[in-house]
Amino acid sequence: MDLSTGRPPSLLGLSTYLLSLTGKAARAGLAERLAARGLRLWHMATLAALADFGPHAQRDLATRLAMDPSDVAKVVDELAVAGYVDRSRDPGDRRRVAVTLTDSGRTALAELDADARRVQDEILAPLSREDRLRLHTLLRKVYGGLGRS
Amino acid sequence: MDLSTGRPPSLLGLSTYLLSLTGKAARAGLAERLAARGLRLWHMATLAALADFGPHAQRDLATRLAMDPSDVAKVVDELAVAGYVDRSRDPGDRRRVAVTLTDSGRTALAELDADARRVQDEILAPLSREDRLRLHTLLRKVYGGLGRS
DNA sequence: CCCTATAGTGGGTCTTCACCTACTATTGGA
DNA sequence: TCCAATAGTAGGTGAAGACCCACTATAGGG
Repeated sequence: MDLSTGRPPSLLGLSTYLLSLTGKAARAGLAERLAARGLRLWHMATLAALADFGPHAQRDLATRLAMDPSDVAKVVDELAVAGYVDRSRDPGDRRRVAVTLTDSGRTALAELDADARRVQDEILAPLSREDRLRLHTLLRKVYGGLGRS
Repeated sequence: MDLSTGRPPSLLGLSTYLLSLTGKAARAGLAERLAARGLRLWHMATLAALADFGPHAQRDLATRLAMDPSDVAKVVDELAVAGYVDRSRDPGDRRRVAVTLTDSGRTALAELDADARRVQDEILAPLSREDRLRLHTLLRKVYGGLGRS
């Protein structure tokens, strides 16, 4: 039995299957770097949202990132323990908790971003610079269409 | 707070992140169709391997698909119950079990493949025919480089 | 014939993830 | 002032995936 030929060609002919495999590798690579700092993908997504859009109430973070409010609470709590975000009651509406990125959080995010780009360089190693741009453009288009069935 | 702007741009600038998101959507779409038939991705991968390369011993399936031998046993068992594969002792080496695709299995695989292409049409809806080909080519390259760090 | 290695199998474990529920504190309108 | 709705939180559930160990049956070399 010759196994050198590898995975079934009929699967590799499916773009969805390739997307699934490469996406898994991308996710795993990112997660690994984050895990080295005791974080997960949601932590980075949360920091990025705060950096890009400024302070959020947790509910707004949940809406923006499409995650469960109770999971947001946990993630924010861990980020607060790490000193990456500040939580403070909104004086105007004391139910709300305003989550703000700290300087330390901004620094951490920059490092995470550098990590992510290193992972990207590994995974996209077979592609030329132009190919990487092309892939990015295509993925953006695909991502843009994801919501609507 | 305006949330209409959606996900953090600093994340969407990462191809790895886009790959992770689109890959997840692809996987979820595939899994959903398979689940409607009581199957999972490994079942389809196994059927595809048998269709592409002919009968395998379970160990060889495990090697080819990079999965755990004991998980192969479970998947093959479920496929056998469904009538999609036959198991028979290899007379030359009675430790080995030769797994063969049945006609019914071949038919099922064809249907799964049609399902997969329908999912693909949904996910890649924003792309033109040429874009889809381009994406496929790029993903093939990326996939080809995955093994080596 | 014995001993080691291998194929298959049945049971787990561990982790991650998405989701859900119940509860408290607070708000703002009727 | 009372009540329904909302923000946050603690805790738990269930599915899925990857992995691992113990065991049986068989093979094949010495």
